[in-house]
Amino acid sequence: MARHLITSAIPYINGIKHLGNLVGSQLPADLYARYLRSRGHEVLFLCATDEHGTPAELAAAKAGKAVAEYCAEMHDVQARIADGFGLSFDHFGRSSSPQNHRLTQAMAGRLAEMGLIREVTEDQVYSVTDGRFLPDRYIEGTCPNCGFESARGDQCDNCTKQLDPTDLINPRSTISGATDLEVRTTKHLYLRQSELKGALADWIDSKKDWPILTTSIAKKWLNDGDGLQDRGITRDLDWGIPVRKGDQDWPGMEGKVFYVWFDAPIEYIACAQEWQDAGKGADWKRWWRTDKGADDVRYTQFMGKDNVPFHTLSFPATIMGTQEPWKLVDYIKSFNYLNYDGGQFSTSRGRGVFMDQALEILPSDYWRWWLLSHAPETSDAEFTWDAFQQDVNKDLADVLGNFVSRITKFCRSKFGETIPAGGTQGAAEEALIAALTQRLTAYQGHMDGIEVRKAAAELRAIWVLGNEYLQANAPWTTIKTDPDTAAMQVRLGLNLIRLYAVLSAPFIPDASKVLLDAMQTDDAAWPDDIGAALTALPTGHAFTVPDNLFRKITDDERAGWAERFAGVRT
RNA sequence: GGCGCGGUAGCUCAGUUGGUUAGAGCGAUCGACUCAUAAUCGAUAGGUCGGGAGUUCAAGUCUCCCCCACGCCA
Repeated sequence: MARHLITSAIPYINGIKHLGNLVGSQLPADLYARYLRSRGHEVLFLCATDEHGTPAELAAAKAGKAVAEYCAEMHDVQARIADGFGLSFDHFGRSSSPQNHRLTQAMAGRLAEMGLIREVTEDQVYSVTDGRFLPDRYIEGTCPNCGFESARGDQCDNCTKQLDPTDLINPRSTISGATDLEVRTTKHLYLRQSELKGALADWIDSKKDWPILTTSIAKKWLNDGDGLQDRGITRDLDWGIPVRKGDQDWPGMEGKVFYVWFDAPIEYIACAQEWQDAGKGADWKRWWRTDKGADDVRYTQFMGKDNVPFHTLSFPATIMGTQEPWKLVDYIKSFNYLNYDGGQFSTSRGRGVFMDQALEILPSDYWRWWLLSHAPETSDAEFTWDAFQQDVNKDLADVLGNFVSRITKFCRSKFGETIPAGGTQGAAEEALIAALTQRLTAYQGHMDGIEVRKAAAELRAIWVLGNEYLQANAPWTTIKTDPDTAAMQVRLGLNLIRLYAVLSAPFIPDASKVLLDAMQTDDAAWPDDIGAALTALPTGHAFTVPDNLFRKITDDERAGWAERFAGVRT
């Protein structure tokens, strides 16, 4: 038994995430966490909401709420939806938690002690009306080069010329439209990542088994141009973690907060404190401090490819820079994007399916199965309603659901709702057990290696073995001449249902529970020995015939959903 | 424009350090079965592995050039 710390990239607070976000981090992380728990390992699976920064402030303003209130509400919304998808976080924290405030300030203070923070004075555009400094993308004006009227502060989208906000003619705030902008001098803290470039490069180079997507992105940022750049870790905002040096004031930094990308990954650690403080566990340092027992912890992070630079460089730089014994990540599993029907998911255009909508139209297992079995591991993947309908109907309803249906109903009609007695296993059963054993080994190998699609394919093949067995041995024929053998075949089939419930639980936990309930057992132990596992339900054990495990998606439904989620064309 | 991940059967994808007739699932066609959610099981068809050149006894797998799609950056 090993100890596994697992974190999913923390979703931003300003709205409900779409299926692409889900399959890019939270869902595969949950799959892995559930699998490892089933195998008997000790798991701490953490996720949180990422709550700071300008977008949160703007979203709150748009909703007419105070930021703190807005974030609290949205956190609850996201937590509820995550629960709906069966995401089995040990704790779903908040980057705005007091624990994260203290830890972020402590880390910044420590980095300053280590000489890794420098102060930089710079000019930034300030909006008097908005009462805030404006990041480049919140400034628009007329391009001095081509006359395009909606050029952004950093670049003209029309002629692609690179701009400074001060170049713009008639600059205005995109937040309020205000034109009373002025340039003000402000001071910020920079993390001297460039000092840590060598250590980071060595560390990345030592990770030979990481996905190529992960290391190639890290190396690009490490080596491109002038190499890894120092990064500003503070902002002139109200909402965020106040800049302090540990528990001391930071002279000259009054009224400023840490940049969201500095405090967000630190929440991975703070979240463990929240977990303990919420009474869900004890001794959080045992998971995070190598001097307090975390040496034998294997830490795996899950994220979309857009998050890779922060997890391979910025956050490790923070941790290494402290020279304190914090746990560094052991394995980063990164994902490409899921596209929606030939394009991108789009929040602003309402294009694609969002997590709350998905749960409105179908149970979570449908989504879990399809998304995981098509996880964008090697390249971007594509969601289409045709494929979704076809795959889900075939895999879940026809292959697995119908297997359960045919064997339970056959047993009920011939033997009643108890495991029938009689008969002995022979060559066919021996062959089935051998095939199952081989596939189980492959399945475990793929799950251990977090090869999500391959694991799904192997699990499906395990389901198919059940149908093959029934088809080849035809208890409905056997019973006419040899009722004892038919009883043995049915007994085996019913035990297969329990086995499938156990093996499938990481992918489709709800269906798995329905199956265990129907078999009237709570024996969900992962099988060491397939032959033994197929005798777990003994002769005479009562069961019930469950309702159809998965109903099929109809053509009308598919067509309706395709239209409903197509979004506004522009 | 620079960089990155890709471009393998109609569709979604596997293809280890280059090595026998390039694989799987779905879809299609045919057949078997009739316990079951018009389900299942089997068989068959289908690919000059984006294009070209090269290295090699041997290349989907290495090298170079080009094309296409997507993404990131400036």
